[in-house]
Amino acid sequence: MSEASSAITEALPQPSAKRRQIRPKAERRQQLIDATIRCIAQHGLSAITMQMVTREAGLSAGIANLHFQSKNNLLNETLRFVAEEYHGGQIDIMEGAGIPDLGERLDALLDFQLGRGVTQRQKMSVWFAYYGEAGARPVYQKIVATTDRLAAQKLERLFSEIIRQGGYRDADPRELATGYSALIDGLHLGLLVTPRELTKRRARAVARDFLRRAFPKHVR
Amino acid sequence: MSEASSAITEALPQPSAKRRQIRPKAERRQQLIDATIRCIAQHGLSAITMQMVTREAGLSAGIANLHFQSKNNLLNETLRFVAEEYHGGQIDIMEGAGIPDLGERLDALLDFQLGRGVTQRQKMSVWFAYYGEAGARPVYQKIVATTDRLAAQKLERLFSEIIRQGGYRDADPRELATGYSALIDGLHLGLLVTPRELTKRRARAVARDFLRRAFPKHVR
DNA sequence: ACCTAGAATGAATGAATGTTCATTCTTCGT
DNA sequence: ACGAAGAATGAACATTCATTCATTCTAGGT
Repeated sequence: MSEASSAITEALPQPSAKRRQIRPKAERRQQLIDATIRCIAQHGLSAITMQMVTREAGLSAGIANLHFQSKNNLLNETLRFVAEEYHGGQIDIMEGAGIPDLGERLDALLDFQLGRGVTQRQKMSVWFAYYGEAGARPVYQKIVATTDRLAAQKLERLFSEIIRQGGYRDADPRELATGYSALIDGLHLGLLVTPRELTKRRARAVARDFLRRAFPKHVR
Repeated sequence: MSEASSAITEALPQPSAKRRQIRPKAERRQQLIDATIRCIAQHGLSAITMQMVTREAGLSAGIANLHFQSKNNLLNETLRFVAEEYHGGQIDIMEGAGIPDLGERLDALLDFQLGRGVTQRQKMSVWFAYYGEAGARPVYQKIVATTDRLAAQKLERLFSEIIRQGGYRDADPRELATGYSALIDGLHLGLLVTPRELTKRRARAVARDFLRRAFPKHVR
């Protein structure tokens, strides 16, 4: 009997047959963070529930608490992940990334920041969902500030190099870096909130225009 | 007995004595919207509760539902108010506002957008709290889109005038307007999330720099 | 083939929250 | 001075949600 039934369940792994799987801690954590990102993008940070997340991950109700202790902690770790991924990608490019020509490196940076892919929209949603709460939650500010500061420094350094190479007059690298970062953030916002008014194509043109006015010899 | 007790409560209006006040509907609605703004700024959109709002307004628990039917409706109306106030102020300036000189008008616009006052920070918080949720809530997108589009048109028109007056070459008013708007949004974000890194003073310098590069004859 | 550590489950729990509505109170027109 | 219209109150209710934990199950080591 028991042999037969176990043989059957093993022989007929139905499409929706959910067999309990045990996986390493790190993998589960990432799986839950990914599910959280999708849920935030779809439902917003204020509507998210633990059930949503665990359901989206295809796991049981209590598992997020098992791996992250609390909802707050899960949200914090998710923000940390997104922040590090986004800024990490930028930093790789700014540090060189096998692109010796500085003008081309700017292009690569721009492509990364306003790049294509549906995924990008998801990340954007998450990004600004947290930004929206940052005013009220110092924790979020702290998490972002760490990677943010590093990225800002790298950008300033890249701009410095370009200014030196191009011999640009009246160009303050710090000010330009602040402006460029803000511009990119603002364009992301526009893409997110009014996608009908602002296409990705136009956003890229606007950002390139900024760079062209600042570094005419490097950007065409 | 009843006479005596009523006489006492009337005779001793304690500091915290809350006598029921009846006010016109419109006034109560505004009072509640104001309280909502303060609450969002302080606690964030995802943590806000009806009790918080009514408490902040110094009123009873059920009153917000009485005047706004539901929490969702209250939040929608609050967004509408903030959006109209912000964009309305901009539009007034861009349309003229008794400033004939176009360069000075740009200055006034910039002052308004990155102006001083603690209040400003509250409004910013609210603004981005909603932006953060906009990806998941079409209602918010629609509310903002209406006033947003109008402001964008006005800005484009102002830039067109300036370009004609200054005879600037290679300047596309639409692109510049998109860029300037995005820059201002991005700077607001920076002020909100990393106030330590970006002062209001520097934000203003950055925005002015953008305008100077675009319209050197008008902005100093 | 068996055993055990610990990963995963999901029903149960208690706290928090939006909404309702019977009641109380204020104001204004007469 | 009085009465009615309706504004305001706040206790009660139903729901939703994060968190817990006793139990079940899996996989690797022996």
